Amino acid sequence: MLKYILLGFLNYQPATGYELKQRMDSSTTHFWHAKLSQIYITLKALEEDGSLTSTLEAQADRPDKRIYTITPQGQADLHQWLAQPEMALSPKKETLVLKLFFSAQLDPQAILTQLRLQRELHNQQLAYYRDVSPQIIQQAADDFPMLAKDAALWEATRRFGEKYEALYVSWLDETIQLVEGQFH
Amino acid sequence: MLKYILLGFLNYQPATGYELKQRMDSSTTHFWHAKLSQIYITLKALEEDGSLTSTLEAQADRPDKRIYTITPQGQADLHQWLAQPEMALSPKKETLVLKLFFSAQLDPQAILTQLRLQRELHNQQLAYYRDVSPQIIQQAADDFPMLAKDAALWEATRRFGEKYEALYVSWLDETIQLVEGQFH
DNA sequence: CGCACCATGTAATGCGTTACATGATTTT
DNA sequence: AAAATCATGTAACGCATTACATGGTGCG
Repeated sequence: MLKYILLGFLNYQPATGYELKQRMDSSTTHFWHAKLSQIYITLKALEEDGSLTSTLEAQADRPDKRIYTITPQGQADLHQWLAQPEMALSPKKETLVLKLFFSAQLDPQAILTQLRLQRELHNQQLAYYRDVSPQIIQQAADDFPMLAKDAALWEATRRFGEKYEALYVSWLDETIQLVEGQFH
Repeated sequence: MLKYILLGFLNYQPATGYELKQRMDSSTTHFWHAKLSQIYITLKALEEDGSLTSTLEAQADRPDKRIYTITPQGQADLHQWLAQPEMALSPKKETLVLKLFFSAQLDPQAILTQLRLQRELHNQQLAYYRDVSPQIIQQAADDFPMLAKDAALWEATRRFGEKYEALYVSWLDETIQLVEGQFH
């Protein structure tokens, strides 16, 4: 899957692994993330099977850069993946919900500590989607007017994140009340 | 993580790998899932490090069963994990949202096919949380009155699922409208 | 003086999936 | 007659994480 994210970004313009990581961190990271080491490995594999080419650019002060460019084959791969409908739900892995499921014998105070901490984290994430993400998207749309359609879709993914975090916070509030109620 | 789910279920009562898979499929599967093969591997590892013990039970008609029982050490491991607060957000991996992010150059009809199919899937899942899950939880609570507190937490995780799927469907509706609007 | 940033990679390990292998009983 | 259920496991592969390894520049 990481494969297609890299192709997706490189379909806009050539970039290094390091830059790709930065772009991911400021956009897709909330619905798909990766470590730098894995990015380098995947880029190498993509070059081997002909989806990318790379050139080394020497730099005076800084370490050399390896700049990757998408090939027509890479573009075809990307397009094929994008057009192929997802036939299943994305499997979820939600650690907090899982823990709660098995927490009946845990001290209610310990459960509440869990829930309140996560409430704080999700609230921060919600603020990020509300206050930071829109600026990033707006900036890109302003800088590159030809990306208007792209920006509209990025905005749709941002709204997904915002709704999701708002839901999470409201569910935590309701669940905190439930557990608090078990004292009385 | 699978490790703790198995310990969590075995903390109620001994069971075979096959039974654990069934329990997972009728409860945690929507926020944590696993394949049978991986369950067998993990059970073996848990026995090796002393969290579980197992006995082989011969059966006349059916294949032999290996029944796992949690040890005090396993209970301690489980408790320690449950009590340890989650300091980070669970990383999300949402393929559909990811695809949408990169779909600007895709034929709008292809995007809509994606979105409508997923709407159908999430709507089914929503119906499951509304109509099927409550019965499973109610059944367990009726059969074992001492699990009242457990059932209250299971119900909380069910509500999370229901809210999540409702959100997903409503986001898809709004996103379908957005993409449809791009024709005019 | 230490930390963050730039920039790339390898090695070891862990976790998960898919495919393979077996085989009787029960349901459709 | 075919498919599902019961029941366990191994082997190969893929993907991801963590730790290791290097080293210069710029900022506080």
